[in-house]
Amino acid sequence: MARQPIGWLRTQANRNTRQEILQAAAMLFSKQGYVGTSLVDIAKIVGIKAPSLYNHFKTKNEILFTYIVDGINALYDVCLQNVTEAKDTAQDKLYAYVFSHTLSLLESQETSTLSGQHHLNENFMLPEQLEQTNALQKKQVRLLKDILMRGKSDGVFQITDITVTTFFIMGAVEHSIYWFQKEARLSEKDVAHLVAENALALVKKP
Amino acid sequence: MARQPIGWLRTQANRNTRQEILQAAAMLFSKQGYVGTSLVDIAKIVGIKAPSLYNHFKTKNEILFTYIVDGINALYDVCLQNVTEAKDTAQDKLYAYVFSHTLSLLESQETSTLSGQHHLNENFMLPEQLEQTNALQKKQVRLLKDILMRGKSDGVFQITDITVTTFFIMGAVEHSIYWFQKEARLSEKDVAHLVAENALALVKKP
DNA sequence: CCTACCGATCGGTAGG
DNA sequence: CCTACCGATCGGTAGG
Repeated sequence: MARQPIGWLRTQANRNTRQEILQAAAMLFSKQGYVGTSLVDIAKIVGIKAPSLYNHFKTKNEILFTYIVDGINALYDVCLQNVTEAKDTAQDKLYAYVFSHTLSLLESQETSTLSGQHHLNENFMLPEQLEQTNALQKKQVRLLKDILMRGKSDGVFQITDITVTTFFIMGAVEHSIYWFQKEARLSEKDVAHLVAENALALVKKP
Repeated sequence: MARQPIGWLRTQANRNTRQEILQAAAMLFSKQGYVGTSLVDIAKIVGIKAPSLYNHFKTKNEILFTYIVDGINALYDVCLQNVTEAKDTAQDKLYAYVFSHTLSLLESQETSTLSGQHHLNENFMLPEQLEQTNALQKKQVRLLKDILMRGKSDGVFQITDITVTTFFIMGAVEHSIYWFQKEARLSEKDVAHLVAENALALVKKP
């Protein structure tokens, strides 16, 4: 290889490699799971040898944690922006939230984080890391819950138990990733739209 | 040990051990995932040594497959029975389905199959096994979908896209397992009831 | 960023 | 049902 055998410390190439590692890990973790993905697998995609990964991350665990935190944050940012930009009614905010959350999951299907894996990941994360990711997940749930509470107090939503309905909608959204590919009839946007419409129908006052 | 070193072939004890293995595997797989569970882990719970597992299963893969198929079948049987026994209206059938499905998941939380893991399991199952489990899952989806179709043609449900609404409800149900434990305020039956009420509200005609 | 290498653990086999 | 053991693979380290 023409790569420099010396002088690799603190070069600008490092930044690039770090991102490439995270990207490769994201794809493999979501496809094969954490334990099912070896450092050799990740390194191969990046085009380096496995031990070189330790120039960018202290442990395999650190790669997992970074991947998860990045994924949650990216999703939250998209949802928050769409909700903020939406018209100022509970219905529009709810549509914006569900639509953007669903669409984000479907479009980044190969690198998604939240869908189904958090449960398994719990076994490979340190207690301190778990606290952090749980806090981030709660922020995400809060975003949806606040919309539902506002709609209820505005008198436009009918909801018996806000917690249950929040998780009901959240579960439906996050599960969309599992069956989407099987229905070529509908595009990602079609599905996101229909899921959002279902969420609205669920809380609509008769 | 007082166990017979010889004469263990085809004794009645075998039947028992096989079930014990499946039970142990179910708990560990759902808690640690397939790759995260070693044969030593399973054997330890049963009270035997790892190589002895091969008297009951040809491979670790076969244990996984049996565990999954058993789980899906048990769930389906419960749901079908509850739906059949319910009053003969689409609303009652829908309530019966969602309530029994949710309750089954919450009550057998440690050994559940369908929730979130099928995606990961796909990587460790043979194509022929995948075909079989997919067929079983489709049967489960069909059970719910038929109720929705019937309600729509009876004119009591309002549904834009039956496929999307089917998976919307299915996703909400299967996700209940992830957040349930955090809400000690509600019992398993409380949650199952509220989830079923949400499903009804979703399809109710205004 | 590499090569060389380590201890630990895994699924599975042989043979009784 | 056991003990003894195998090849393969894993995450991670040493040293340059």
